[in-house]
Amino acid sequence: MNPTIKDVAVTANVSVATVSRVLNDLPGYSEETRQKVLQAITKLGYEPNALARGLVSKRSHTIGILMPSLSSMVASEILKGIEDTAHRSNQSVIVCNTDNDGKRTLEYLQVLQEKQVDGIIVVSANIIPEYYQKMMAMRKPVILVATKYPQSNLPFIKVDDEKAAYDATSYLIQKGHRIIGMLSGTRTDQIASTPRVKGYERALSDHGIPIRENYITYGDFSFKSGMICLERLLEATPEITAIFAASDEMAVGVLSQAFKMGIAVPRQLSVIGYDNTQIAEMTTPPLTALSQPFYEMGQSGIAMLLEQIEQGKKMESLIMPHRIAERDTVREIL
Amino acid sequence: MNPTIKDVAVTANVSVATVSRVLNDLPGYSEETRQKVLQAITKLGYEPNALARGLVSKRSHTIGILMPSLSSMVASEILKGIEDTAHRSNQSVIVCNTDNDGKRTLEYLQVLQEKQVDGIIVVSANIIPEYYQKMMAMRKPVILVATKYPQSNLPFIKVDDEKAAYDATSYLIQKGHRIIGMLSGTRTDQIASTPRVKGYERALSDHGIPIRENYITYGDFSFKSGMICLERLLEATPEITAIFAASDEMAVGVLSQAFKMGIAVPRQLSVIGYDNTQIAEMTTPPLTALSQPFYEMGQSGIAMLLEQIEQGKKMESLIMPHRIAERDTVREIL
DNA sequence: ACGTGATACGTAAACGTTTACGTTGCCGGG
DNA sequence: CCCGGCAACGTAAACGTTTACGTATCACGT
Repeated sequence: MNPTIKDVAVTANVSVATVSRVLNDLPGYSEETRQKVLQAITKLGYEPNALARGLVSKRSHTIGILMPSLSSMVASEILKGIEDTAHRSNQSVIVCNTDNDGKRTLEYLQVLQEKQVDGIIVVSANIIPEYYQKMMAMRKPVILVATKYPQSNLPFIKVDDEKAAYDATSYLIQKGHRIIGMLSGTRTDQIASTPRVKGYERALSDHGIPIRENYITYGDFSFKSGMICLERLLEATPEITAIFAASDEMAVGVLSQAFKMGIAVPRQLSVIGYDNTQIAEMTTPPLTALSQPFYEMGQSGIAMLLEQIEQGKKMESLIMPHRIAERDTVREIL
Repeated sequence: MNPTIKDVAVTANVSVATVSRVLNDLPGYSEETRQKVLQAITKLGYEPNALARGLVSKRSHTIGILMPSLSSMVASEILKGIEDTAHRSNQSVIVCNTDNDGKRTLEYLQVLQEKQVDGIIVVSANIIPEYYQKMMAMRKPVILVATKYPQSNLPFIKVDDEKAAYDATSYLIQKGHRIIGMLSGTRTDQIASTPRVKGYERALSDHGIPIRENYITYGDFSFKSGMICLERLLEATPEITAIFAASDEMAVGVLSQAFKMGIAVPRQLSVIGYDNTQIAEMTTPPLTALSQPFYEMGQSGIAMLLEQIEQGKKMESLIMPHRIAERDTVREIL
């Protein structure tokens, strides 16, 4: 059995209270006894038990992260930002891969509750009332990253998707494009599809370009769907000169399919992606993409969560800045 | 404050022991009291406190995962395999991104110790004696995934890297290639570099092809280093017709650099990667690669760890099967 | 000399469980 | 009728901390 604080106390010839005091840097002991305690600790190889500690202090120094996917580059990057700053703040993170499954999500919320996490971060998930109610019942701080739940005042951290899509589309327009197709994600996604389509449309009409429904096609953000959507799109409307894809993966799918169809990018077709994950610089040619600051979003997520945990007050949501990472898939036409 | 088992006990008019018994499916109560207890639980919205539970039962139902990187696709895929089966086995996972930093790794081991994790999985990390000693001192089950530590009997799960590299190289040879370059990872990496170089060389000599030192160049597994290495390699030895890269990312770097240099893949240069991550099917042309079963490695890692936790005996290491995922970057020459 | 306040501790309760052990009540066999 | 045994509980200790509260010592001012 591992040595306990009691063992330390007897070998140092003091009480457990005193040991606890030096352990936590509280006042109330002389330098001399501090040394005795420290010696006893190293002699026994004592290490505190976080379970016992958490039981009485009501702080587990652990937070839960709910994400719909672990293997996407977006998720990994956010997770990395979270993990890094969590560690710097002495918090551990429990990852929960919900797989977009309702039952699993609720199970996880239950587990996090039982494990007494100090707070929860929900990453880019589609939140439904059922989750929301459960989270409210838990009475724990919650921060949303790369998603939001407008029916509530849950604080969120994300870019302005509509504005970002507006900027991406405007970028294509500035480069001289007039006939621009869009590859959207899942049609029903209120977070990552609707606003981006809206931004795309607003950019067009702001520049006096008519909106045509059949320039928009819906996939599911994946590489495969990018390939399929391009094929579908070009079949119906071969006249388009540029494409705005709602995710990098779809954009890469466009590149692959274009290659297959013998269409040169960017000479015959310009492409702009969305996310600017690592993959964007690995394609041939390198992908121009709208860039979301995922790592920083994770960072701020933890920072906000900790503030909320310590100060107890609700935080304000945060709109993160986006930018366009210019590479080689968009051509200027005259 | 949340209701405790004691609250449940008084509202159900029984003792805490009885509540605990129905909670844990232990014998010793009538169906009637079971109902009373269950009703009290739902009425109060009671949920057990895992900290208190873990304190006495000495099982936290939590395991720690140490990985040098979170954002690589290899790591994500393994993590996903781990997380999935962990959840199915009622375990939570705490992720620890060591960033290949010694201090950070030791800090994390400390944290995991204090949080009383039931076991630890170390993923594709370079293990040094200092870590090993700390882990031994913790007296907790440890499983190595995608790495090993030959100086110990720590059970590991990985592919046979030398054999895999041998097979990848032989594949190129079978396709008619005789002048084959290799892009290795970090020169000093005993896990992911040395064995792969050895396999490459053995394949050559087994097929009567002389080994030439300047056909091998060393990078660091990254996309960038793949680009640089190809350039360096072709400058010195433009005669090579095929390349075996020690990671997918390097292979993709090769594709990009080849494109830049106007070299057609696979017409002028064949490329085979290593890992077969998601990115392999997204390149143009799609990358032929040696495939490691990452997801399954994560799965088996948890499975072995749990067995070791429950049965207490050391497990046998596991060599996972590899295969070649044939795509379009290797050409048959005559 | 005596109260006063600070410093340096020790004692013990509390956190929310599990579980060894004790105590009923009842039934069946001799 | 009595005793053994079992089912169905209750009691209380234990897990390893933190922390409120009590206490002894000592310096110091009056």
